Amino acid sequence: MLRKVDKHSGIPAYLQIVNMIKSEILLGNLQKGSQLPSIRDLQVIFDVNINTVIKALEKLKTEGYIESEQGIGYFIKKDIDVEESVIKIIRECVTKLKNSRIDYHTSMLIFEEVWKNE
Amino acid sequence: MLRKVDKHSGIPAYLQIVNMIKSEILLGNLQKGSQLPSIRDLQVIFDVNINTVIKALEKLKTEGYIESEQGIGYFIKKDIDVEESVIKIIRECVTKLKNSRIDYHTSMLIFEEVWKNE
DNA sequence: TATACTGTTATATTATTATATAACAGTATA
DNA sequence: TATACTGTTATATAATAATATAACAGTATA
Repeated sequence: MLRKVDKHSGIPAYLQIVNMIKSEILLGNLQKGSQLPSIRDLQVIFDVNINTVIKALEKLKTEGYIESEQGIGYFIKKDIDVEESVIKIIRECVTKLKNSRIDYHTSMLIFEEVWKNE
Repeated sequence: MLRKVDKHSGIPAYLQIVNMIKSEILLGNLQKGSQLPSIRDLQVIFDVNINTVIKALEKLKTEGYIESEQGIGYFIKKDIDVEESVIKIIRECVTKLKNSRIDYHTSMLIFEEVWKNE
């Protein structure tokens, strides 16, 4: 689930980290109240500098997704309720798209454009 | 279709421009052989510096989406065939999601995570 | 030919992002 | 208490992204 940042995507690493953790929370893979790996472990997991991890975690804190305790760790604060039906819709869509052998980036581009213009 | 760049999204402006033009081509809104607005017009449309426009257009050139002619303009080179069925799948998904009142960013996060992990 | 469009190239400056590295401070436990 | 984990703060450096601005060069047309 949590994985190396893509350093060639052009998307700032700290944002990739923010998005990865957010979506894990949204999907229920990171549960309310549970503890995240330590900063120094996350540094290895994401393959970035410690400051980049901190920048991402601070942003998630500001947005209310996590909280921290000195000397202990970071914890998932709230799992924003995402209706199971929404996840189901997206799962079905992704399955269909993968069967169409269309690639991820093209799908995302079309998805974005369709969303913003229709 | 072509619109102002979002300067608070964190995504580099030149990449937003690249993606916007790409998806317009993919969706068939920018047709093969047709001419893009001039660099100085695009500068106004996207609300960025001229160098940022040039950076985006150079990238699109490198990737084979457009070509340029000195003193004349930029032209759409090829429209990568996207099956109409794929666009239909995405349109239906977006419609359902909008009816669920889920927001764009959350949808994209879930979409990305589901794609990469299932 | 003169003008007004095109794309192209260049320089300098600022802000953001990411890195390396170090040190400090709170917590738990042998 | 000593140790080894946690988070926190700080400084310096480099790479990237974005800006402002200017000048050069090709094309079309009045």
